[in-house]
Amino acid sequence: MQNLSHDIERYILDLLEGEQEDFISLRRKELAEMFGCVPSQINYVLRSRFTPEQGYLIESRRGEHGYIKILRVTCGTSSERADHINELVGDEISFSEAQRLLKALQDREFITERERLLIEIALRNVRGIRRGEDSEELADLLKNMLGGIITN
Amino acid sequence: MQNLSHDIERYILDLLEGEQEDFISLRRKELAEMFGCVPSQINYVLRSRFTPEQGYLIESRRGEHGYIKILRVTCGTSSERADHINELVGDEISFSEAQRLLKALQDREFITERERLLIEIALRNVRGIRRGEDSEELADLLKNMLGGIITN
DNA sequence: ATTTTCTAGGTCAATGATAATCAAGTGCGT
DNA sequence: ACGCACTTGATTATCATTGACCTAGAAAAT
Repeated sequence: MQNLSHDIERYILDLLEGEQEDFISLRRKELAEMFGCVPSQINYVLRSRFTPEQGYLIESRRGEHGYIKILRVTCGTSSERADHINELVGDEISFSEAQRLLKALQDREFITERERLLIEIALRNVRGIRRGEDSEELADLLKNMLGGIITN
Repeated sequence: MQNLSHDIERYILDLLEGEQEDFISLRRKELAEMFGCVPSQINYVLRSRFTPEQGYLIESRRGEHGYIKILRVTCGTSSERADHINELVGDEISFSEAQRLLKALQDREFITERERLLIEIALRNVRGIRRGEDSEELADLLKNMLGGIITN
């Protein structure tokens, strides 16, 4: 057992695996009780591990008969992917945001580990970037590099 | 006893030797306590002796149940190759020289086409470089990028 | 039909537990 | 004496957990 969030993540992933459909429905309260935690813990897991950039969409409903639906998003054509990536990067990005994005792309096998390393090194070598600060220059370089290999 | 960093390095290498897997997990705090040093000492050892150039990758997580994972990627004398490449690049290089070198590396299958593209894009994105002009900045970036992935 | 109540899920800020970074200090080998 | 590798600790960043408070939707009451 690593930690609660990890266990909940695994549980959800197992559910998704087991399904024919590429979505599952949960009840937040039940799941929280099952893991003996506070309900907002579930939101934390979803927010940190089932984001769009990691290939998931969340849909939910409150009130009686409330639910949380988790959909696994399949990847489209390469130009759609490029658009999606440009959107994810945006106009400005910080180094650590870029790092997270690259990790996610590697997890989804859009890029290899070596490619991720190359991009990280290139970003690190941009002059005059203060840590944690959003930068247009970083964003441009990142989009150029990703666009250069994902499109072809 | 040579020095602390050396001892910690040896300890980590021994752990890696002893494992079936080619990675180990550490807790920075514990290791620091074990060696009676400050935790950031561990980062120093990792930064100075377990770099990608030397055939290692580090992965970590903070907070409760935090950890540091060290993966071995090498299988051979990577430092020889790194030295060779640094020699090829030299202190200064022009964009077109770099391009020729990258082509050669791709032909010999040291890097893939995608990796070559990534590096070329990164080089092209360096500001204030005139085509054909030797540049220390280009050389540094190129060496950093190649050194980062030519490990096995 | 409208209002009230109840039952979900959502958000956010505080807290504690780690790890990362950075800048300054130390000391050894040449 | 100088440079470089090493050491240290203060500061910053990240991850996980919790709980108080907020909001949406459905059912019940009027």
